Amino acid sequence: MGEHQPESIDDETLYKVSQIFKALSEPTRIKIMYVLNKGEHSVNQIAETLGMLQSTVSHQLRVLKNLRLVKFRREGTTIYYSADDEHVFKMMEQTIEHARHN
Amino acid sequence: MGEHQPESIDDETLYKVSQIFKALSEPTRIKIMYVLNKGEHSVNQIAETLGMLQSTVSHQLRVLKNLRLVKFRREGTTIYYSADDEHVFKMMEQTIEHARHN
DNA sequence: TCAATATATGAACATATATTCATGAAATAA
DNA sequence: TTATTTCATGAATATATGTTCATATATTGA
Repeated sequence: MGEHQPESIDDETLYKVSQIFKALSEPTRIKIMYVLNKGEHSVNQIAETLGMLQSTVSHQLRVLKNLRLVKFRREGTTIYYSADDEHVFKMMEQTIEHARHN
Repeated sequence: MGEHQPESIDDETLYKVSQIFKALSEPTRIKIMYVLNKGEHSVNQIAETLGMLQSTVSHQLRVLKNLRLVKFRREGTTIYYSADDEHVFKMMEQTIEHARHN
């Protein structure tokens, strides 16, 4: 809090930041995050809600999972995903507000 | 402020949001924004600072310009670019902080 | 007009990735 | 074990885009 911007950004941080933005740069993944922000959903539930193939959702969930933007728990053969990071969603909301008013 | 998340996100907003995130998903463009946040820079100044070709910077500035993330003014044959949106940079800082602590 | 400087742009190439289809893997129940 | 359900994964294809090179455009000054 209250920190000033460093003169330069180290390569590792730069890469991480770019990856997070990239993860949120595809409508499919934004939609998935939007669904998950309402609460836990299984892969099939997400696919049904969004009218997408199970495979498509699973592939994209992997991207979000690798960046720890979503977490999951297993219950039998079903896997429930949920948002792992409130902070990231606040960032999304900010951007959504920005997009709506521009 | 204080608004709740809408049930769904309209396609136009969704597209805009994805475009903004996409613009910030490339290290080159993040670096450019990082330089511009320190103040006005010409295209050549940015290229020299970052050790990139003028053409590369110009191409990427066009992307940022189209999304109104940067603004510019002409002075003779020189064009000075600067960040157009403090809001977006705050979002970047949030993400940078997030990336640093994860 | 002509030269010099700064920036923009078009084409080409290489690379990245989203989606689909087919199939594999894991857990459960009979 | 076998069948069923749910999810993950690999291959293939199409598409998008970042960078480079060459060149065009715009402004200024002589």
